[in-house]
Amino acid sequence: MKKPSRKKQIVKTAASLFREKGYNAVSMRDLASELDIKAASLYNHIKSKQEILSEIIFDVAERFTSHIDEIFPQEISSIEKLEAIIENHIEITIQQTDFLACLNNDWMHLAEENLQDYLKMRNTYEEKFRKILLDGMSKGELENRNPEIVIFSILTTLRTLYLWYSKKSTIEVEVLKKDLPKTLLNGLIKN
Amino acid sequence: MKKPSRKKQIVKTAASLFREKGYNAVSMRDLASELDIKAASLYNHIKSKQEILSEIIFDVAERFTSHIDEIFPQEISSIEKLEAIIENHIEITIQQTDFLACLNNDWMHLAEENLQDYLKMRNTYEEKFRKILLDGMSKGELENRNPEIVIFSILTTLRTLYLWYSKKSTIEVEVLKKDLPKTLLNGLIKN
DNA sequence: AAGTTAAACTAACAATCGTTAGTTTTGTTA
DNA sequence: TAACAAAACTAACGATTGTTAGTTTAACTT
Repeated sequence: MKKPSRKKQIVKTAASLFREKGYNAVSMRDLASELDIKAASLYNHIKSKQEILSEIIFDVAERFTSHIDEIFPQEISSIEKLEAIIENHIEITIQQTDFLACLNNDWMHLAEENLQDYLKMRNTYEEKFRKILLDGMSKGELENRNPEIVIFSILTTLRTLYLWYSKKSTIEVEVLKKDLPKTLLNGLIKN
Repeated sequence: MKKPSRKKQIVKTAASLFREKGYNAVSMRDLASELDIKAASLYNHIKSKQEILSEIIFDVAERFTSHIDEIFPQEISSIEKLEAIIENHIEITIQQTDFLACLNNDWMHLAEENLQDYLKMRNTYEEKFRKILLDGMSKGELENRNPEIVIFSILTTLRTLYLWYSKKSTIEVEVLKKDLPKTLLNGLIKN
């Protein structure tokens, strides 16, 4: 396994700090100090603070996008598609917790062009999710509830999964993968 | 109806800006400019930027706390308790959208003592919510799922309801009040 | 060992930050 | 109208911000 480039180390460390304190509360001196170098030295590797943020966010965003692009056209039930999407969110949550937290909390600090690109990706993702859900409802696989409320409820849980996961990493991943789809899709009240 | 004090105007305006950009991205000059005064003039009404943040957050936090304190000991089913809690979240979301957004996004920027107080309130709230849920499971009113996952899933949806609500304020509140409890409690998949 | 490149350093910049001190304006009450 | 209080103002402070320029050190390559 190759050791990560200095730039990737910087981005990863930044993600951890951004996650803890928020983008604007982390100074370049804070970040440098965490890496035991001086702030000016960072600029041998990165162009700006903004570049660090966009590296973090688009890394995760592109992973979500490419996964739903793969699942979307497959000939499986909409329930199976939703399960695959939920599992993907869990995977990313586990593997890129800090990056995901940054995407959730700091996307609005992307500069103009980056911000527009991100919002476009997010809208496209939600649109595909919506189509899968509506398809399931029209085929009778899913209950006919207000789709916007269901979309919101599921996506917001998945997006903020990292909050819960980082608190209870002791629980086995397998329990999460098994119970979360049930909770989100099968519901709670008996009868 | 009495006109709100200048301090309340300041806090309300701050909440709106904090919500949009985040606490650290809003300067006292930004806030003053929004009120058509100079930054120094703010200090005739408030003690510090930190005080503004704590006013916002504790206003909402105390509302959540006092509601669950009222519901908790009542002799109704746990499902009815959960429904009452969900409805309270919806009410606060509608009435104090910006304040709630600040609580969600900027609580970690509370200074030391304020931060500790807030975290204590949040833990107490979650603990009562957990007890209601476990009570419902042990009495057979609710399915026996992993309680931590269920708690997380419901609370995170309720906490971030403002994200969805502010996008679609056209939909009637009554639809939300009817459909959200169903979605969160009754589940999705048919049969 | 010499040459080259990558990555650290020091020093400093212009801008902005939250906040204070002291003063002037505005609005109300006696 | 005089007195007073509330709320605005100007000016400035020390600290911190992201970033640049120029220089030195460290690590490979030949």
